[in-house]
Amino acid sequence: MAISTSSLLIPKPKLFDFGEIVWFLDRGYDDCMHRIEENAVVKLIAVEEKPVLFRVSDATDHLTVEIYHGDSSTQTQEAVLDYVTEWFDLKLDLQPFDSLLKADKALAPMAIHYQGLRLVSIPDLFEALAWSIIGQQINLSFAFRLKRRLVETFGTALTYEGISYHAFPTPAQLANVSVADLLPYQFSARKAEYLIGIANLFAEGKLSKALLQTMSTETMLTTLTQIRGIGEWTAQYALMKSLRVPTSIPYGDAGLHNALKNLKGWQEKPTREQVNQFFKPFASWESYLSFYLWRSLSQKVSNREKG
DNA sequence: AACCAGGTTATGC
DNA sequence: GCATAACATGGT
Repeated sequence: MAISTSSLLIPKPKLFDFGEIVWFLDRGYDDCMHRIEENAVVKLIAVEEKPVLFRVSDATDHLTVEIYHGDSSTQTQEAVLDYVTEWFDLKLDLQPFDSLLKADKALAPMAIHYQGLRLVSIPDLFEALAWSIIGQQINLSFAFRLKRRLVETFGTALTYEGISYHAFPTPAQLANVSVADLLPYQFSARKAEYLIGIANLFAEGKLSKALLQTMSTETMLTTLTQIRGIGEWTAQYALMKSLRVPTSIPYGDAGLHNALKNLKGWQEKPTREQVNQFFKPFASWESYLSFYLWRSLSQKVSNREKG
């Protein structure tokens, strides 16, 4: 029987479309970090090291958040509300970006097709870094498969109404894993080294989101790229997807190159200078533009089969 | 069957 | 400093 699941409301900002966000979270990939339902998403996170399962669904002028599992303290409720607010970037005024898109003939369709799409983030910095390392150099379907194996093997699981949910492994859960432990899951030895090394940095308190948030964007980048396994692309990804730096461009990203080739009709992948030129009118909105360019690589299919 | 995937490091000139 | 190989495997 459904016991008093607390139901919380978050007002929706202007230029916000939950359907676009749900669609992005799904995108035809098999992401084990959440479960997509009809215009709703269910997710397991850790709050103070305890698993909390919640569901976000759409309503006319607000989002409804129900906590399925976890204590009913206001502290937990606020942690979940904060998580959702950051996850979907609910506090941002998207109007300037919308205007910039509409002012560009080639990009204006994005402002219509993706209107209200927010930059969906990965609030947990360790998860963002680990995920981007997993995704280095391999195609996304394989990356999602590797992530699922890692999460299902080492992360915290919770079953609710017969469905299993998984939280991303914490640094502590990965810090003592060995490279050999990850090889059977088809991680390359090097990728396993990177991942375990970064888990240890977090576990030892040498790296944290709070620490990076005290730094300038420039210092964030140099700090991150000094870490083995984190090159420029991974650092920019973390800035964009977790640290919410607005000016991040994932230089060297294959998807970014392809999106620009599609958009501009270029045959060759753009140079760094061409990328900079393209982004120039979008100063302080580079992260959003990058995210929208990635979005443009996935096409909506009209008759999406739904179980 | 090559060649590219939401790259990075190690090595050699 | 810049080019190249190696990495693991899937998709096209």
